[in-house]
Amino acid sequence: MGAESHADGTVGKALDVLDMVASHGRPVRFSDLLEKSPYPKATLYRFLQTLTHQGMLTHDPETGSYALGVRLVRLAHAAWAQSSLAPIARPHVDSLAAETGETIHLAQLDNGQVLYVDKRNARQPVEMFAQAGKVGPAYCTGVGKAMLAFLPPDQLQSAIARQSFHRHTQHTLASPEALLAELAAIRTRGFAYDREEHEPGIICCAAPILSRGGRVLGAISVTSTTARTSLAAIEAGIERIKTCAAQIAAEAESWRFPEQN
Amino acid sequence: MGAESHADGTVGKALDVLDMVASHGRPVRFSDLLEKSPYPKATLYRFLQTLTHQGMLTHDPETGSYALGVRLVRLAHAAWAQSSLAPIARPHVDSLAAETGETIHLAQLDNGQVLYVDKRNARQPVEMFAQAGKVGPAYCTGVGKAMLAFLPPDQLQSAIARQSFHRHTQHTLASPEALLAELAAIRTRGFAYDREEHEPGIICCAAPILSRGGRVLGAISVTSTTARTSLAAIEAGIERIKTCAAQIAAEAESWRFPEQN
DNA sequence: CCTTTTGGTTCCATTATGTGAAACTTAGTC
DNA sequence: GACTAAGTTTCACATAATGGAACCAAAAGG
Repeated sequence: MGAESHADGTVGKALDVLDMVASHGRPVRFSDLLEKSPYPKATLYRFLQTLTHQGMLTHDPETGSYALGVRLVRLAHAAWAQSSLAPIARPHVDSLAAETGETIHLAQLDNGQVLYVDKRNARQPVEMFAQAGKVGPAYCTGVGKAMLAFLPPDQLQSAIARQSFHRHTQHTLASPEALLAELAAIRTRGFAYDREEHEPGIICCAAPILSRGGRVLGAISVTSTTARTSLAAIEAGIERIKTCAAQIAAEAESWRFPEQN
Repeated sequence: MGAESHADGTVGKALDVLDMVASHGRPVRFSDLLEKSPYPKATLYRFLQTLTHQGMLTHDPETGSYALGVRLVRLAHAAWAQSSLAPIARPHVDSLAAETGETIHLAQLDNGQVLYVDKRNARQPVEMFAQAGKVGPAYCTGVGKAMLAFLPPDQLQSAIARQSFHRHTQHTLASPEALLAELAAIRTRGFAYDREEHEPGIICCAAPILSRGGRVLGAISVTSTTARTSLAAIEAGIERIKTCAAQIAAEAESWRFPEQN
C-alpha cells in the first residue's frame, strides 16, 4: 500500500472527480478529464452527469466543458461559517491586526496542508498569494509548522508523508529530518518562526491554537517583510499572539458544546 | 413524480446528507440527523463515516457531533474562482462601487434561488465567504427578478415552482401571476426594480448579465435605502449598470473559450 | 448496584447499483 | 464521401450499498 488517497466507495470516487475538476482551475472538457482520471469513459461520464445534475458541477453545452458548480459556493459559505475558526476568531483577529498593523493569517490543517480560513491585510498591503480558502504547504510556513508541531505522532507521520518538500527558498527546510528537528524546537518554544522559508523576504511568527485537550485546532500568525521589520521585532509581540490564540481556543471550546435546549 | 428533490444514486444521497448538515447551521449530533433524514440508522451512519473520511465533514469525538469539513472550503475557493462570475467581474464591480458609492451585489441563479457571489459595501473591505455564498429568494429581489425575466420558458417555470412566495413586506409580489406580469415588464424595460419587496426601506436597480446567445449568466445591482436616496435617483445611473453588465458578459464569454494550446 | 433507556456502532444476507467493454452517434476533417 | 475524434448509450455482470436486527457503552433511574 503506497500512501494513496484510495477513494472509498462510490461517493469517494465521485468526490475524486470533483477534485480533479477543481484542480484543473478552469473549465475542462470531457476528454481532458478522461486522460487524467483512472476511470473508464462510461464511468467518468456517469459521474460527471450525476455531479452536474446535483449542481456540484456545471456543464456548458456550448463548449462542452465542465466547471465547479455554484452549489459548492453555497455549501462553502456554511462550511466556513460553521466549521472553520474564522467566525469565532474574527474579533480577535481584527484587534490583533489593528494592534500590530501587520498581516494576520488564520489557518487550519486540511489533509497535511495549510488552509487559510481568514486573512487580514496590513495597512500597507503586502503582496502574497494567500487568501481565504487558499491552500499552501505546511512544512515551510509559520502556521503550518506551528500546527504540525503539536500533532499527535501518528497524525504527524501521515502529514509529513504528504509534504512535497520543495525548496522554495534557500532557507526552506526541505527534508523530513530537518523539519522534525524544527518541530521539536517549536514544541518547546511554544510558537513557530517562518524565516523566509516559503517566500524570500516574508517572515512571520505563528502560534498554534490548541483545545483544552491539546488537539490542534488551527494557528494564527503575524506576517511581515524583511524590508519593513525583523523577526525579532515581530517576536516582541509573541505574547500578544499567544493570548489571541488562547482566546480563540477558549471560544472554540464553548462553541463545541452548544447549550442543550 | 412529485416535484421532489429525488436524489439520484448513492452520491446524490450522500450530498443530501451533506446539505442536511449544512442546513443545520451548527455542529449536529447523529441522532438529530437521524430524525431529519429519511435514511435508516445504519445507512446514515455509513454516509457520515464516508463523508467524514473524505474530509467533507469533521467529527468531533468529544461531543460526537458532525460539522462541515474544511475540504469544502478548499473546493469552494476553486468553485468561486472558476465557476462564478466574481473574479471576472471584480474590476467592473469595483469601479461601479467606487462611482456610485452604493452597495453592489453580484448574483447568480442556483436552483431557482439567488446566490450572491460577490458584494461590495462601498466603504467596507472585501470579505469573501462572509458575504459571498449567501442565498436569497429570487421572486422578491432585484437581481433575482432580473435573472428570472430572461430565463427560457421551461427553466422559468421550474424556477417559479421553487419560489416560496412569502410576503416579506407589503410590496412583495407574492403570487406567480403578479411575478409573471412584473417579469414581462422587466423584459421590455431591460432591468428590474426592487421596490422594498424584500426588506422595508431597501431599494435597488438590477440588470441581467446575458451571454451573446441570451443565456442568463447572472445579475448585478446597485442597492440603497429609501432613507438615503430614491429609486429614481438610482435609476438615473441605469445605463452605467447596464454597461457594467455588458462588460462582464463580454469577458465571461471569452473566458468560456480558453485559448486553445 | 442492578436495570433500563438512550445513543451509537457493527453484522450480514439480500438485492439494488454501479461498472466498463463495446457498440453507437454525432460533429468535424481531409 | 470516407475517416477520425469526441461524446453518449447499452447491457450482462459483479461489486457495493442497503437496512433490519443484534450488539455495545454509557447515562438515567429505580
